[in-house]
Amino acid sequence: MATIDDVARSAGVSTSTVSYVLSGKRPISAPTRLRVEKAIRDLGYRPHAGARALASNRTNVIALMAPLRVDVNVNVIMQFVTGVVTSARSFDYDVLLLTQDDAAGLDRVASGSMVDALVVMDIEAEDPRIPVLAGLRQPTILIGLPRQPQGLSCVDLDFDGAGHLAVSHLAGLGHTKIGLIGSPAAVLERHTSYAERLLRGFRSAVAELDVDAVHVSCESSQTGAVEAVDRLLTDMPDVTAVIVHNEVALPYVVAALRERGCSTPENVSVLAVCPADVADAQPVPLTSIDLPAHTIGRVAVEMTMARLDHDQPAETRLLTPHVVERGSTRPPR
Amino acid sequence: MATIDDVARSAGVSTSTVSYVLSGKRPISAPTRLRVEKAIRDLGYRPHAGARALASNRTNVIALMAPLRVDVNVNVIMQFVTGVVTSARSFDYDVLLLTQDDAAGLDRVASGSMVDALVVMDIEAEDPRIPVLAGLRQPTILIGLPRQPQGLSCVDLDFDGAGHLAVSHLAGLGHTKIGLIGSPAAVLERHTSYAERLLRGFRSAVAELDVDAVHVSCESSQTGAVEAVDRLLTDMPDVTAVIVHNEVALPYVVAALRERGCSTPENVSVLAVCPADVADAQPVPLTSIDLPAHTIGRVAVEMTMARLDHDQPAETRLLTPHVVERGSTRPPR
DNA sequence: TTGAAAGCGCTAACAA
DNA sequence: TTGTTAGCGCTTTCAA
Repeated sequence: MATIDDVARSAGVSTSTVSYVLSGKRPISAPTRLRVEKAIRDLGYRPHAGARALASNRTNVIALMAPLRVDVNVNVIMQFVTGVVTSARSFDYDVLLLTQDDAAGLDRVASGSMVDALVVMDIEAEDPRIPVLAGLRQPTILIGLPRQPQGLSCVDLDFDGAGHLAVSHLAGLGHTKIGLIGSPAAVLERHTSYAERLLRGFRSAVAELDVDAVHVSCESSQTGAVEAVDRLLTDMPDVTAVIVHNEVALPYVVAALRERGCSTPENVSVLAVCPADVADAQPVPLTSIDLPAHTIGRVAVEMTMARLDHDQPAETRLLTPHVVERGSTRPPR
Repeated sequence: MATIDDVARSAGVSTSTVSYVLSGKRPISAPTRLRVEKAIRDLGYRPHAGARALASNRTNVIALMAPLRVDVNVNVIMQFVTGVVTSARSFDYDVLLLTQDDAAGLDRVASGSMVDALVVMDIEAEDPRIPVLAGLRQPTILIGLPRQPQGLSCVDLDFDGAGHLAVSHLAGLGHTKIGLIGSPAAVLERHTSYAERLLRGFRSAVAELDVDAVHVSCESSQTGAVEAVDRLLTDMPDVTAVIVHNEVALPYVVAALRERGCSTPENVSVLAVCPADVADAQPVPLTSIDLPAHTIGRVAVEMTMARLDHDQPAETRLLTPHVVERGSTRPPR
């Protein structure tokens, strides 16, 4: 392994000149730069990450804590993760992957100076990781919205607004009997931020617009979807519109509705809250409030970089939800 | 941030003693150890990862290159990734996540001494990354099997054997008209290791056991599944058993077969090649050759550690496939 | 059983 | 525009 001194010797300059050529932190004359760049190429030189981190207090690595449990919505998580990783790379950052069952890991990698910042997914209303994160010297960006952000940055879809928008879109079409097939009971019980907020927005719109509404939780499986549909139809046999906020169950919900005489969109309108590609790939394309997972991941990284490079203060960014029409919602018959 | 010198001062010992208490690389008297440990606790000391890497040439990080494209089988990938991450943690290692479209990343993180070893998924027969990996000073473990491992370690399910076993299991039940609904055409076209090997094992068993067989590729979507089933039934209207090696399409294949009068298992036996939980969660539980993704991830890390700690030579480990009976295969009527 | 001290390979302040 | 050099915080050899 060639070192910076080897490069300096080979180019006939000092080590600091090599360092500055690499970092661009001071002007270098063209001929010098060219000699150094040639030496770097010739020797196949790569800076030693550890040495760099030690001297500069920068690792160019961010930690990403993702819930890799298989029960949650793998597809959506993957989109967040790719959003974070590809965006991080565009800033010349790498990503260290932590999993949910490794909460101590956040402190470990931060205190051990392995990372410059942390991005944490799957935030709960009273998330126990938040006090830990608030005490770290590295900035943290939460994907989700806790009750008390405690000075941490947050980014997410405005799920409150999405719940509200979903109801008002359907009410605007004339629906007055609206069902919500939502997250699994366990997700709601641990007060997962997005699930709770969507439900809140749903309820507030229901109260405001004076429509009839029923909410049922739904396990992320075919069986769960069928059960949820049955519960919904029992509670509200004359339902004319259904909001589905459960990507895994989505196709099974639509199928179960159809089998019970509620074809979409003829008899029952369906409005999904899920990533665009999922809504689009259904047998019947579904009108949806798109969940821009990839974008959220990217924005999280951009906020990270803003805090690192311009020590911009923490902020909360909630992306505005939009209804994307794909033909699965229409006025009730 | 407390440093090792702060700890040493606070405990009244030298820095080397603190270092040795931490690493256990030389015996320390009980009283000294206790004083040091107390100082560490009191100061909340954490070794600086970069300094450690610089001095010891060890980062305790492995790189994991995973295909995070959404078109591939997200669920299976997730199981590999969790297997790798949780297993790595048990060896006190962290995981740096690289994505497929960042092939230069392997060289970058290895040459920059960011990682001690690399685990690479989604290997193709003539994978262009292999010469790069073979030239690195860090050991690499491939999940998959290239034509020429070039001295790299490999681990995977024995897909050749799985293809063979699938056919012989069905032939053993009396089937002589067997279909294979496999990977997407694109996956086969880029000679992805597992897809190609399963197909090879399938064909060799077909030749050997003298049964009639048809293979159709299958896109990973509902539409793709329906098309694949239609192609299969056109080519072989009297098919009595179907092997499905496409986890995403699996539920839609079974549904499409049923809609065409080929209910499982009454009229058509179905044998899946997929993770156990997927086979189990189908509306009709499916007999399968389980794809132990989590285990393969774990084994990959174990092989990594064996090479790092005992510089054991490279080897190829192919896990033996087994048929797990769940009732979806039976003799033809 | 412990300590002293020489690096590991870089960055950046200071100097020219 | 470039060079000199003092660290950054560890590990490990050598010495006691």
